[in-house]
Amino acid sequence: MAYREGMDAREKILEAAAELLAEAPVADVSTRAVCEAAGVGAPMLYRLFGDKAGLLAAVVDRGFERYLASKRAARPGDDPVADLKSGWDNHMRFALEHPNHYRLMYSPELTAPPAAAREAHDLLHGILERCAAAGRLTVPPVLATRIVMSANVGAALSMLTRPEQYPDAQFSDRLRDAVLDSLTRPAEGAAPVPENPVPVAAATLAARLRADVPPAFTPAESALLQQWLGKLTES
Amino acid sequence: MAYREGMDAREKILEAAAELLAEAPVADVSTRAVCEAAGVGAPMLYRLFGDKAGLLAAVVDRGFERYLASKRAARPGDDPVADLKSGWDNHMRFALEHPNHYRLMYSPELTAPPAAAREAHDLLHGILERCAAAGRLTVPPVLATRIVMSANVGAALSMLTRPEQYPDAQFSDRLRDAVLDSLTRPAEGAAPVPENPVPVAAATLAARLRADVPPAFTPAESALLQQWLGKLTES
DNA sequence: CATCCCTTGTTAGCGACGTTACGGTGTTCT
DNA sequence: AGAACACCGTAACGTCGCTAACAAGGGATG
Repeated sequence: MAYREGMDAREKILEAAAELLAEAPVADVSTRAVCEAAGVGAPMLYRLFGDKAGLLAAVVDRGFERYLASKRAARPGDDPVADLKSGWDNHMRFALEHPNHYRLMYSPELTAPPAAAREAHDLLHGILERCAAAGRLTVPPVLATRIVMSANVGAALSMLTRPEQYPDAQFSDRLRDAVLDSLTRPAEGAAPVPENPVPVAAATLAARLRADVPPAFTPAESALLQQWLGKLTES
Repeated sequence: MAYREGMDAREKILEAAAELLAEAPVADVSTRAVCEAAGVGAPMLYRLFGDKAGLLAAVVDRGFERYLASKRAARPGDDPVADLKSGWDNHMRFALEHPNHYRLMYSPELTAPPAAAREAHDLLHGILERCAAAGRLTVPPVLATRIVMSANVGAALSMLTRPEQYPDAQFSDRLRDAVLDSLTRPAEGAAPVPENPVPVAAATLAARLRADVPPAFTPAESALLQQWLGKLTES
């Protein structure tokens, strides 16, 4: 840890805390461990951050700094609705890559909401303002911000806290499209795409077969049929 | 607290813990306070629940028991999509009325997900199965369950953890409608519901598959699928 | 150069927490 | 009656967040 000699105490502590947080199996970090890892006495930590909550808020803000910087740097494209979509995906990617940071951000251990949460909210609000200016939004931007943000956070937290119930991110894409399609209207001049009716018909038949199983099929046949219908539903 | 004399220790502890949790400003409860409030020694608690996480899981399950019982008792109406809508609203109402119970359910302090979460998931899955059986669903029920549940949890947690950013529940209604409208299709008023819907759905799917053959199937598989669909059509 | 003060760092400790070992008490079986 | 046993409360251990008290540097001021 000799490379830390150059930093000041604040940076050393933040670095050590972020490292411990990233490696911690359960998302909790003790101030004692942070002090030992940073080579700093306990009073130093409390003089700098005042509180354990203050330290955690600072470490969350620092972790989100890079994420928000890249998001801020992403210059708005000509289609703000596309920016919305990629913003959702970036949000999900960051949550999955930094699960402990992300869960800590929405944990009750943080008494005051960290500044990063506020800034992410405002960033999304900015994109939605541009959507509204382009005439693509069907609801006021502040309301749209709450709708999109809460759904996005819900999808991310669900994947992090119940990974066995949310094994893949497919549901996130569907939820994103459902929300964004409902809040936005297509650009003028775009031709509506006809939907492929095969998945709908397959899903309907599969559900009805599950509801009352046909007597003419063996269990193995039913299973294979369900499997095929599932494949058709996702096509 | 003389009225507690009749209960056994397990009930007394759960009652005291629930009371303390409901009154606690921050969603945390100490085992010592629970033991004192219940008039029980600490070893009793650990013999009954094994762990603090076990106690919290038990208290969460108990708190959700009434909620799930009322939800289970609500007999399914004739319109499963309406059940979906009221299920969302009940979810939000419960979260707002019991904020600490709800936040605890999705807190990292609970190592194992409580049984109540699983049951709520399954209950929603059941409603969505009935929607699919009625031909009202556009995606497979398990996927729809994940979409609806994650959005619902996200809306509830957002209101609880950031009340100043989500001052009213208007966004929840819009999010609910966006999600449900995207996942469901309107009932066909012209043809209410055919007597035996399986043959119709099977015939529809068979025709569509003949129109454009799915690329993911071998010719033999397509032939067997068509044969089965024919058998279902004649049933 | 001596003095003061302010920032930094160390030690030790307080109260509260989750958890458990140990010893006493009541009950039951022979 | 006496012994074996299941049960339960007291006290304790180790760790936590946090802080008081004090020692050591280091500029600015006289």
